[in-house]
Amino acid sequence: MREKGADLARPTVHDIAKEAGVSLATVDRVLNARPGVRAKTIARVNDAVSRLGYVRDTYAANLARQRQYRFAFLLPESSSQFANALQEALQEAYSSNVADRTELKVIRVPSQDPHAIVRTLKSMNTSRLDGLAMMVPETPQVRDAVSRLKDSGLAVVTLVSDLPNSRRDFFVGVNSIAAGRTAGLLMGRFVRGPGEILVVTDSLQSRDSLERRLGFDAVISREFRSITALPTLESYGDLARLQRIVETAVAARRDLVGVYSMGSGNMTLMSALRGSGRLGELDVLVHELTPAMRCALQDNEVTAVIAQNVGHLVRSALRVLRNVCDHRPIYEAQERVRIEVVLRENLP
Amino acid sequence: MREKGADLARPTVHDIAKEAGVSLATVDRVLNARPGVRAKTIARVNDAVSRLGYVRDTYAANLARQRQYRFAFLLPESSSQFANALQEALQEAYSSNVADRTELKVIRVPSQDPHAIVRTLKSMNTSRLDGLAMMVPETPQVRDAVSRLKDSGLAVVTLVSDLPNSRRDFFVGVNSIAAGRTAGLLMGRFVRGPGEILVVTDSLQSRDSLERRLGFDAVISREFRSITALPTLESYGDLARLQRIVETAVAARRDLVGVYSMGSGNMTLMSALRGSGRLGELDVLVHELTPAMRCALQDNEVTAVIAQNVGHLVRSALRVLRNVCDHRPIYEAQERVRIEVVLRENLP
DNA sequence: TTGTATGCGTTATCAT
DNA sequence: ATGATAACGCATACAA
Repeated sequence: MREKGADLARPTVHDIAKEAGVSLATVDRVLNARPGVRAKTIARVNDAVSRLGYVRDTYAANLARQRQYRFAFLLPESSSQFANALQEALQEAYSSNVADRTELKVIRVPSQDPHAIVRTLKSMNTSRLDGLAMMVPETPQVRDAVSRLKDSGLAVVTLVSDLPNSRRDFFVGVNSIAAGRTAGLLMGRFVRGPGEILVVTDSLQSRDSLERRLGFDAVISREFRSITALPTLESYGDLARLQRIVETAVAARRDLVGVYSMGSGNMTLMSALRGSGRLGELDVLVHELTPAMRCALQDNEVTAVIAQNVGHLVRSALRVLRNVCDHRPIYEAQERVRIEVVLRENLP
Repeated sequence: MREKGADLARPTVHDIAKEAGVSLATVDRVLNARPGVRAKTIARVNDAVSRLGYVRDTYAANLARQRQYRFAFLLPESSSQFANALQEALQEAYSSNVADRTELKVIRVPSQDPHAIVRTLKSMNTSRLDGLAMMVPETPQVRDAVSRLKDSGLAVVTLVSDLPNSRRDFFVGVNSIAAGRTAGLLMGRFVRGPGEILVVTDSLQSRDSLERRLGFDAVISREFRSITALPTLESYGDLARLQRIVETAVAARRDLVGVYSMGSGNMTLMSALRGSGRLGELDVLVHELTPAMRCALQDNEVTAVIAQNVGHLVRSALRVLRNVCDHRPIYEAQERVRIEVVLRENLP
């Protein structure tokens, strides 16, 4: 990895200064694009930089700069197993990253309540914050609130669920259409014989669910003609309702071969399916690897889980927030979060 | 993530010194378990540490220490697409890690030739090296060579393929039995109707292949009685031979429903299958997501790829090497590499 | 057994 | 427009 013939030790700002025949301060000014340097001197320094192959030591830089990143994560209220996993991952990233000079704060909000979300966003003390990562449903009010946060200079990334027409700096999460297509392909290949697929979610108002459904249908209708995906059942976040509509649907549909759950509430879904006594004949696909779904996989109750790695999500969000704060570019390729397929045998 | 009521800035060694009423040097001695401090003083310092919640800034420490890790990676010769991907991942980890004070060197050896491997290991200048990560087949001579390297104080990790009874410090890679089981489950669920599965690899002498086969058979024989996994075909690293034996087998077996390739040479395998004209009726499963297999997935020639993330592999290897060098513990959970299932729709 | 002083690579504040 | 110098948090050679 080291250039041929290069000196053993990496060049420092001192080496650059010597090579360019200027002082440390001037090198620093050029390196950090600060004003007050003649074009000619800039060129001399840049020459020295490329000649010696200098790369800045980020950690030393942050040490000297006494930089402190203050980030907040806005997550759905604590009833969500997925959000809990995210928070745990955040805690872990924090402990292994303490040296990264990053202060983290987690805020939980009732995700069903757009008003509460906006209130939280508005009440945020933006002067004590450098960046915000948020996982919230898309509403015009939230988009407006994001706009105000951007006006006050915050770095804003959307997490898991995007706000496409807002002023957020970046989206960290998977492509929901591709995730839905993956589910469609798995379902099509897994189920035996012709039949119907039950599709369930919280609400198709949620862009994620809508896109997953689009991807799912695209693959099923194009490649698996013998199976039919039924119209989406929506629980509207009401677990009792979820239980009821699933029970009704399973009882009514004799040709059911599979169930695709695009949203949350999978513990309730599973208990409804168990109650029907037909779980054994069904292939069940869900999103997000929660503790309950781990068990369901091990018990052969769920065939596959489409997941995104929460560790990657938070690390990516942190990297992006830091880069935005420092006006540095984002390497999109590195921030692309994978769609994971988890089966009983490759459970992490 | 921040304790309630804690001061805004993180405590430093200075704070500890003040709190404990000792000097910086004494704090350092206690923190780094150096000798020459009275038990009573040690206790005082440790008290201050826990009272203030001090955590050392690793980067500042490494900066002061002028620590340079010098690691080498021993990989199979350049004909292997997988090894190339590993080397690229290494290059990337290096560029984004330059500040981690780590020097990297990649050595390619003909993996078929145990003698060449041992020669390379013996010729290594251990005084200019702190650690070695190696991906080589298991032989007694290699195990002995590892023993000598350990004697000379090197940190040694095995990568992808383990040397279980050697003195290596750690193995970074996936559990081959679990990978084989995952393949078995996928194959069993994917193929239609009863039939036979062709199983191919370089050589069952390789522990990985053997274990993959064990896992594969365990799942197939227990859960998918209607399909039969045929005896393993071995290519012995000879692509012409691979082509020949696959062509012969496909021609002879009329009930073939799937092909499971546990080893390398998948481009040749695919061309043999294509030539047979029966690729359309077969489910093909392979290991490792090489460029060729990406295309094969997209063209529906391969159903699924069981992969390990090369980025994770190298980052994990680097973390482990650094920890071993510094006599720090290894967090096994963090170093567990996942078995990834890649389909056409979730190609990264 | 303990303390002082200096340096690591970078940034930033003061002079000049 | 440029340079000298002092931090940042930690380690360490040397002095006491």
